[in-house]
This record gives sequence, structure tokens and C-alpha cells, in this order.
Amino acid sequence: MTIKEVSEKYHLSPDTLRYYERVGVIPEVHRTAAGIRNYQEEDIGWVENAVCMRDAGVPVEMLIEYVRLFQLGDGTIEARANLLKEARERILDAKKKYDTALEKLNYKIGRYEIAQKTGKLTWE
Amino acid sequence: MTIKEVSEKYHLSPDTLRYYERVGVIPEVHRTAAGIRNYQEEDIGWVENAVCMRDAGVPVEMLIEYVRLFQLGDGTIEARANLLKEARERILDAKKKYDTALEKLNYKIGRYEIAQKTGKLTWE
DNA sequence: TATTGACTTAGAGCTGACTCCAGGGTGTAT
DNA sequence: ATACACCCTGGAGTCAGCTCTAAGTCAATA
Repeated sequence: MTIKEVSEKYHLSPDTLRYYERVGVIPEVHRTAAGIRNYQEEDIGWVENAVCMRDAGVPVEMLIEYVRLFQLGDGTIEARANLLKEARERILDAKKKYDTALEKLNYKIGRYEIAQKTGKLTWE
Repeated sequence: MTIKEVSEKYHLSPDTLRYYERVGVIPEVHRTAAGIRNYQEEDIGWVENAVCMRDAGVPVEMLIEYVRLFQLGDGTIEARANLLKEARERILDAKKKYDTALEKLNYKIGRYEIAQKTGKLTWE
């Protein structure tokens, strides 16, 4: 799969894919004899993972660290597990904040819907 | 309430509070005769709201636009309601992505817990 | 064979959201 | 009255995470 195909499949630019590889968010991608990136299933798996984690706000630094540990082999299993657990905690914390904001928004939107009938907000 | 007290209450720096005011994330704060910020309940309400929305990833630009519309008065009620609904949609979308990432993480962490007993991951 | 278009790298540039700094004013405790 | 912690502004600096540019390579088509 070419870089363009992967970029279209995962809605990120070829530049971003190259950037992820360059800084180590994903390991080095397979190449053709001419040096052109030729994404294998393995590479695509890493991309999919990176996109998923980035979408959940996991920092690039953390993904880089995970890949680094992964490449060091089985001795880093515990460290990697801890990293994953930390990522999970961050996401759970962020989700709580999202819920707080949603409650506030729902309340406000409710008030606005009443206001749209009367033409004015009675209090803020 | 001084800027320092507000900053401690909401865990953001005085610089950030001044920045929010300068760019319009919150309306102008009340001042003492000497020109020192003296946050009233009203001002604090805006700060609380800004913190809550920022924590949920609502962009600064959107908060600025809301404050701008608010200050234009009742004629902007519909526009403000739409803005709030857009914010809600964004947050809901982001939450979905967080759930996808959480599922992935839970699955992986489960595999790592098994691996920690055997000392190696059998497949990746 | 010449052009087109997608690929390559290294490195510079951009955006959003702060964060810091210089130079100066304020307020209160000793 | 002087020290000290706090406050002010305008503007520059920082950081994460991309995004773009220049200069060049390669494969396929007219």
C-alpha cells in the first residue's frame, strides 16, 4: 500500500505519516527496492493504532516511548504495560471532564431553547 | 477575588487568566480603582465556564465567538444556541473516539497481563 | 524521449494555546 | 519609609503537532 492510500484510509496527510515514522510514533515502514514506502499489514497496524491513540489525546511522546520499548523486546513488557495503563487513566480522566462539559452544555442548550420561544434569555 | 485566588481555585496561571481576558475567552473583568483585577461572581462564572469547556477540548476560538455574540445581546440567541450545539457534537464525537481507544487499550492491557506471567508476548 | 505525477529527504514554517519577561505600579507589614 | 509580595501592560518566546517547501528520484505514459 502506498503512502497515499494509507493516508486516505486513515484521514491523515502523507506528511503526517512521514512525520510519525521520522519521530518514531510508528516503526520504520517497509520500502520498495527504489526506497518508496510500501506499507505492509504490520505497518498499517501501527498506523491504525497511532491514529486511534492520537484521537484519544494520547501524546506523541507516549507513543514514541511505546514503540521504543517494543523494539527493545520482551524485557520491556512490564514497562509497556505500565505505559498503557497510564494512557488509559489519562483517557478516563479526560472523559470525566467531557461529561461535566456535556452536562453544562445540555443545561444551557435547554435554556436557549426556551429563550428562542420568548426571544430573550431571562437570566444568565 | 484577586487574580491569584482565582488562579488557585481553577488551577490555571494568572498569565492564562489575563490571556483569556485579553483575547476574549471571558469578558473584561471588574477592577479596583487602581486598575487591579477584582473578580466578581459574574467574572468567576465566566472563568469556570471557560475552564470547563477548555477541559473538554472546545477551542479558544469558539469560546471567543460565544462571548462576542453574548455581548451583542438577545439578537444572537439563535447563533449562540447553534454554537453550543456544535460544541456538544464535537465533544460527543471525541468521546466516541475515546471509547474506541479505551477498548483497544483494555484488550492490550489484558494481553500484557497474561504476558507478564509467561515473560513474553506470544503474538503482536 | 520528454513530460507528468507521485514519491523521496532535510529542514523551515505555521497554528493554537499558552508562558515568560521587562519595566513599572500597588498595598501592607515592620 | 522601605521591604516585599503582589499586581499591571505589551510584546516576545515556547511547545506540541503537524504542514509546507525545495530540490531531487523514479515509473509510466504521449
